[in-house]
This record gives sequence, C-alpha cells and structure tokens, in this order.
Amino acid sequence: MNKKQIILNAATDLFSQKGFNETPISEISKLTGAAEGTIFYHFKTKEGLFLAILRDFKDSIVAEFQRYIEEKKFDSGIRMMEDVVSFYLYLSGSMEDRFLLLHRHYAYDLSTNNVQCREYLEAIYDCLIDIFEKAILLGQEDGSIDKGVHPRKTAMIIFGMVDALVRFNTFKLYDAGALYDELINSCRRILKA
Amino acid sequence: MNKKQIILNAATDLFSQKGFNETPISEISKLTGAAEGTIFYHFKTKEGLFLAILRDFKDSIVAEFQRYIEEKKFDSGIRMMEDVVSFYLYLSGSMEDRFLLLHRHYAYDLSTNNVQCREYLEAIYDCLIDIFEKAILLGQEDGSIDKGVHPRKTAMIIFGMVDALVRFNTFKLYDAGALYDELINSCRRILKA
DNA sequence: ATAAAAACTGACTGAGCACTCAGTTTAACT
DNA sequence: AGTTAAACTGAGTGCTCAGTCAGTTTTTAT
Repeated sequence: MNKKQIILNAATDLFSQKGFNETPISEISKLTGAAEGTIFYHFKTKEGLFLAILRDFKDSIVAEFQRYIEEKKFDSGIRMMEDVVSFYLYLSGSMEDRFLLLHRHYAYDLSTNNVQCREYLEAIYDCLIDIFEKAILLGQEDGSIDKGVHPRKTAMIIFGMVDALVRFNTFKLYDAGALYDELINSCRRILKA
Repeated sequence: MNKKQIILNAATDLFSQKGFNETPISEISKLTGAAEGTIFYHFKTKEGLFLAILRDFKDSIVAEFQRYIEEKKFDSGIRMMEDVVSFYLYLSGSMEDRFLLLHRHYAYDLSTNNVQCREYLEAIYDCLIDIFEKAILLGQEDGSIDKGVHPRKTAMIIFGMVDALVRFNTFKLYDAGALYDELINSCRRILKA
C-alpha cells in the first residue's frame, strides 16, 4: 500500500471521528508517519484531501450497489425492499467511518460553493435512493407493493426512515438494533398492496 | 434587550449557519457590536456560550410542546399524529436556526465528554419523541391506531422519518414540501388499525 | 552507471484564534 | 454627590494551523 493510500485511509478515519476542521494535518502526519509536506504533495490542499475521500466513497458506494443489484435475485419487490433495508444497515456498519462522514455537516457546507463536492453528494444520494426505488418498482410490477404509492417519493421517505436509525446510532442516542423489527414492519405497512 | 441576549441570538445564528468551530468570536463581536471581552465576560468560554444556546433551545422546545399539548384537543389518536407531524415540520421552520444546530455534529461530539450537553440533548429528544408516542397511545385507546405497534419504538421510527425530511431540507438535497403528502400517507399506513 | 523524474521531508511563515487583563464606563444605591 | 458593584472594552498574548519551499531520497528509464 503506497503512502498516498495510507494518508487517505487515516484522513478518512480522523475526519469521520473528529470532523474536518477538528483534525489538523499534523495529526494525520503523526498517525501515518508521512511528513506534513508529503500530504500536501499528494493533495494540494486540505480541502482537496477531503474531496478525494468523498470521491472514493462515492465510487465504493456505486460499485457496492452495482454488485448487489447484479448478484442478488428476488422473488418479489417487497422481499427485495426488506433485503435492501438490511443491506443498507449492514453497509452503514461495514463502512461506518464513511457514513459518519456523510452525516457530518462539512460536506454539505462545502457543497454550497464547490461543484465537485455537490456532484459527489448527489451521486451518493441518487445511488442510495435508486435502490429503494427499484424495489418499489419491482413490487408494483409483481403486485407485492401497492400501486398507489409514488415510487421515487416513497423511496425517499423509506430511505430517510432507515437512515434516521443509522444516525441514532452514530449520535449514540439510541441503539438501532432494538428498532430493527419495528423498522421492517413499518416498511411492510407503508408498501403493502 | 440586553447585550447578553443579543450575543446569544447572534451566536445561535452563526453557530447554526456556519458551525461552532467555523465561527470565530471576533465575528460574533462584529455582528453584535459587543467587544470580544464582553462575550467572555458573560460566557466564560466559547463552549459555555454554546451550552447556553443549547439550554435555551431545550427550554423553548419543552415549553412549546407543553403549550401544544395543553391547548390542542384531538378527536382521535391518528388525527393527533397527523397534526403532530405538521406541527413538527412547522416548528422546524419557525425555529430553523436551532434545528440546524441540532443537525450539526458539534453537540453530539461535545456530549461524549460533557454531561451537561448530554443532558440537554437527551431532554430535547425525549420531548420530541414523547409527543409522537402520546399520539400513538391515544390512538390505541380510541381504536384509531393498531394496538400491535410498539408505542415508543414506533414513535421513534416516525420521528426519524419526519426528521429526515427536515434534514433533506437543511442539507438542501430535496424539498421537503414535495414529500409532505407521501409522509402523511406513510404515517397513516404504519399506524392504521 | 547516469540522468531525470517522482516521492518525500520538516523547518519555517504568516494568519487566525480563544482567551486575558488592566482599565473605563454605566447603573444602583445611600 | 459619593461609593460600590456590575457591565463593558480592546489591545495584547501565546498557541495552533494550513500551506510553502529548498533540499534530500527513492524510483524509473536509458
């Protein structure tokens, strides 16, 4: 693993755990053994380092969902939705640091005057919501999901609902695991034909 | 209005719009006309200023919901829930700055080593979730809401669902207004007897 | 082996920042 | 009017931090 990647990983960790403005370059340097100058050699600015992280995250998310869609087969839309919800919760656990980063405000603040950042964020959310929508569309075809619900909008509602649990977790307000059954139940009720 | 209050208001604005670490005291000073020394005279530290804001927010929220509960009468639990959802959306608009503050990470990061902060946050969330729970309990009594749903847990799910829309708004990702009908519909479906 | 390019280094710089403090102004009370 | 306390001031202090740069080491190509 080359130094650039090591820096990227450490910065991901620190920006997630402590936040962008709360993480000095010196700490990334200390953690990686790379000199501060090296960090600026690979990423022109601190903001550039952040954007590289966000870009990688976008790529991972897109790839992960691509793979998911291609590999899995579902016998009904409602089943797919249940699986998608589980998959999202699993993913937010296995990529915990990056999801934490996504729940921090820095990226959104930056996105108001940085087109690149804005694009990455939109790509991430599009990808996340698409998969919920796909499940709804499939369910409306096979009759397992009510045809009355608006696919995209309902996908956003359910995504928000699931993501809220992830936030409860990262904010250490409540344990999302304890709400899992209620979450799946609520999904079923929202969608049932 | 005395200077202390003026400082408090300006800081609320700035901490909400830009974040805690992104707001220098000098800016609060410039905006209020108060000298930097004055700010530290009233609030020992910058963190103390933040805690004063959070405390005020907690008090406002608690008072607001108290008033709401006492003044309004509902003919059924499900109607109350619909009204509570609207009220929450209304409140998040009328107290936009403070809700923005609540959606930033600073308070949660601080709460891990500051008991006071932790207490304020818990009081705020308890208060918010309580009102959703009250609606469910009422509905289960009058038969307008399914008795199978777990009142507290489902209250948290629905709160998360509603709050997600507020976040969509503050993050400027999607317009929450466009999702209002779907939101109310989803609530009804989750709860219907 | 040699040259050229790429990767890496860390002391340094200048700006920004939270907080202090010695002093001044205002308010309250007798 | 005189005294005391509270409110207020802003220049000053010491520290942190992002970013630079002149130089060194490593890699690659010939």
